[in-house]
Amino acid sequence: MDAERNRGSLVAAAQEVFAEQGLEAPLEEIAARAGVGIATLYRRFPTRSQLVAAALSAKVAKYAQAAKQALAAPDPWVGFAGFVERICALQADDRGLGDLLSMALPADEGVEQMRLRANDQVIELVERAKAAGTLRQGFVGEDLLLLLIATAAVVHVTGRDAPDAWRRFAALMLDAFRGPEASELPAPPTTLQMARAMRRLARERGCGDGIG
Amino acid sequence: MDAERNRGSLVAAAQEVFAEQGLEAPLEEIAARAGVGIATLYRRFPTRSQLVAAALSAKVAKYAQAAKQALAAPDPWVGFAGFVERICALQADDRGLGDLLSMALPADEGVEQMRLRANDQVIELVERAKAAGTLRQGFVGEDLLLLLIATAAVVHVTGRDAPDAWRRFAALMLDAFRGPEASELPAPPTTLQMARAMRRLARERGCGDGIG
DNA sequence: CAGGTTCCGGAGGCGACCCTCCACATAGCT
DNA sequence: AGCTATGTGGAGGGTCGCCTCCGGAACCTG
Repeated sequence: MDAERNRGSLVAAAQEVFAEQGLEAPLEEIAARAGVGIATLYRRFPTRSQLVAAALSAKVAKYAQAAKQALAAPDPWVGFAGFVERICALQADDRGLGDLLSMALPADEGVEQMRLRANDQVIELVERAKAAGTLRQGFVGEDLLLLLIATAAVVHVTGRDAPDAWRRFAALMLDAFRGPEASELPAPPTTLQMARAMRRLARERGCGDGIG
Repeated sequence: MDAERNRGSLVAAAQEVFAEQGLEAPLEEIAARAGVGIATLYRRFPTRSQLVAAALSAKVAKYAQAAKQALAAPDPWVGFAGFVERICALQADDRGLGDLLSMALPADEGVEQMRLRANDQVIELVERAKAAGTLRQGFVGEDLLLLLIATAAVVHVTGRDAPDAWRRFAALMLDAFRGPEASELPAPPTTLQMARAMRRLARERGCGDGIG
């Protein structure tokens, strides 16, 4: 019964390859690295999304857990800042996760729900820090998405040559988030707009089957 | 003598297409939009870099000019902030320029020199604002590169659905840059590291002939 | 060993993009 | 009109990644 073992190798290979190259890595490389024919990959995971889900659900779980853990911190700002730093770090050592969180993704329903559930906790985290006055009042959840998008890009560009550049970038962003406001901000994108952008990107990247 | 006219149409088409799709747009589309055969494009511009240079040198000049103009502002912070907002705006309405400035680029020597000369002025701008105390002391020129990279990504992802998201993002970054320091920052990437990252990316994107 | 089930791997068709090569047009010159 | 300069478009070969199809291996089960 190689079937199970093959599935396992495929997921392991996919984790490696996605982490190194992002979610658009050639599937043939994953199959090769798993020591398996391309057909087997397609049999086990008919769509790229499914493979992505299998390979990254653990990482997304870590993301969700980071939110939960941040809520447990007694100091709202410490919790928030720790969360920001943690998710940037997660993105930084897995380019696939970076793609997923910053929406250059083919998402799978299960994983997506996990992310949404985590989001509720993130919102709570944000509101708590705002109430404490340590997070600027104008802050909204979408700003975190902007951060994720930006960090993914910074990691992507500087990753190999300046592997710590993202730390500085994240620290800068954190200063920008810290209250009280230094200046008034333009309106944030709406949740709907971000959702639309997400769907569109997923569609553009080929790989038809998105969410719902 | 169609030669001249064709060259002109090609540059015009390239400006359009690069602005819409970024520097990796298919050359065949540019040729088609110019109403010209693909061979003509290759005859006029043997490498992608040359076409990019012809199409974007005007925009890069605007970038350089923005730096000069910012230096003319009496208030150092106003000059700096205006510059930041200006270059983000330039990136936002030309995805090709975004790619170029954030180094997902095949660069051409002439254009590159223009950018470097502009850079000197940018550094002066930065130093002046730091001396006035309105820009945080830890700021360095490379931080602006991080900003360009990040903004390009934000524009790319949110562009069509939330066309103003970059404004908020840029405003946030500006707050992060404003002095006095809110927190200590990790060390910035070195100029050399950024230069290396740039070369590597250019090479990766195929399109062999880079700078020198 | 025969017959059936399960799983496998790679060949190969497809489409996108790159770039080159070549047969043909045009235009100036004599 | 002939002859060369210059310029043109598009066919076509190469690469790469996607995905499907199919012949065959391995593994029961009797």
